[in-house]
Amino acid sequence: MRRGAETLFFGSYTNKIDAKGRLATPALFRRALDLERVNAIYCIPSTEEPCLDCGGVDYIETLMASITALDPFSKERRSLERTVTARTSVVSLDKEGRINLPEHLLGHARLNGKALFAGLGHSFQIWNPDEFAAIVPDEEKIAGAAKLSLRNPTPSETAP
Amino acid sequence: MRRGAETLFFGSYTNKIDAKGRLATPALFRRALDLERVNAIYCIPSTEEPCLDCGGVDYIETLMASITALDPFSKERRSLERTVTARTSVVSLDKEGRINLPEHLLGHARLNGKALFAGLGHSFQIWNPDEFAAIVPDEEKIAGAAKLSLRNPTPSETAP
DNA sequence: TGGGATAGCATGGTATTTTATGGGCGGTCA
DNA sequence: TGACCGCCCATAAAATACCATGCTATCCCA
Repeated sequence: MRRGAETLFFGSYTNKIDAKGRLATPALFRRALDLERVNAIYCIPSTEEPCLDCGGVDYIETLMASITALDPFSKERRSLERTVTARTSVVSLDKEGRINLPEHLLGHARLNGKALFAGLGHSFQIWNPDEFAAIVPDEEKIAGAAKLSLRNPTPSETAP
Repeated sequence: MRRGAETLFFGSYTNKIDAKGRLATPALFRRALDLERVNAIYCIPSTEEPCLDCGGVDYIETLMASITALDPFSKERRSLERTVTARTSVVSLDKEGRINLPEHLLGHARLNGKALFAGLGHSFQIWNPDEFAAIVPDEEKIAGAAKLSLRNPTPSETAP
């Protein structure tokens, strides 16, 4: 599996959705995706928020692995399969790196003319830029508190 | 992982931002960065101060490691990802070691014609030189008091 | 010891490539 | 037929690579 910071999603980018419903994926994200392996992005409507959880093959494989690790007949696994696996859309990229989101995903994320890509490391989210801006103040408060509880890591602690 | 004092950021340097927005990274900092691995600097707008927290791959991987150590679906992790990862810009260096900061980072650090690089050991900060000069007296007072509580470190604690 | 050659660095300008975005054309399926 | 999809190409702006200059500090050898 590919690893390292160069395969992670960093930063935020706002792109336009054109008249034909096409949306350009940020160039930096395209490089983080393993498009050689699968020329597609996997999109899952978030259950908690009006946004889409997205990633490449690596992302969906990791997610599937954690679901299939559960007992095959457990209630949890079945509902996870239904809410996650069944809702996941595989959207492929055209030669210019654009995707075409299906109607129900556009609706879920309340997207109209523009879309914001927010890098979350191993995955990224797609938001309506206005909705995203609205949650930022709350996010900052939570993150500010969470930061205090993060231990200050030193390189030697993470070294192999 | 690379270690030792030759990979640390020491000293302060003030460089010019040219008409095209290019800013030369101090040569000593370029050597501390692991540019062979990833030819880029990771910049995060500080939440507390008008400056940018910066470092190389090692720096961001250490930071990401402490975030991914949190429960994947916790509110804290999500907020950290959105306020830290999503705001992190990956700026690449040209052959001469210059970077081109995006507009929102220039704004956050209130940079116009010049930028000051302040080495912090494993990371460094980029400041507007005037803003930095303004906080120095206060910093000296705090540091003077903090020094008294520093244990006397032995070389073996930091050496490989 | 002194002075010229040298190497490294910040900085400046120009050319080339990427990238986001726009539109056209031919199939396909209802 | 007409909405829609995948494909191809066009373009303007922005990002990036490439090449040039001047300064400074260092080194080396007479």
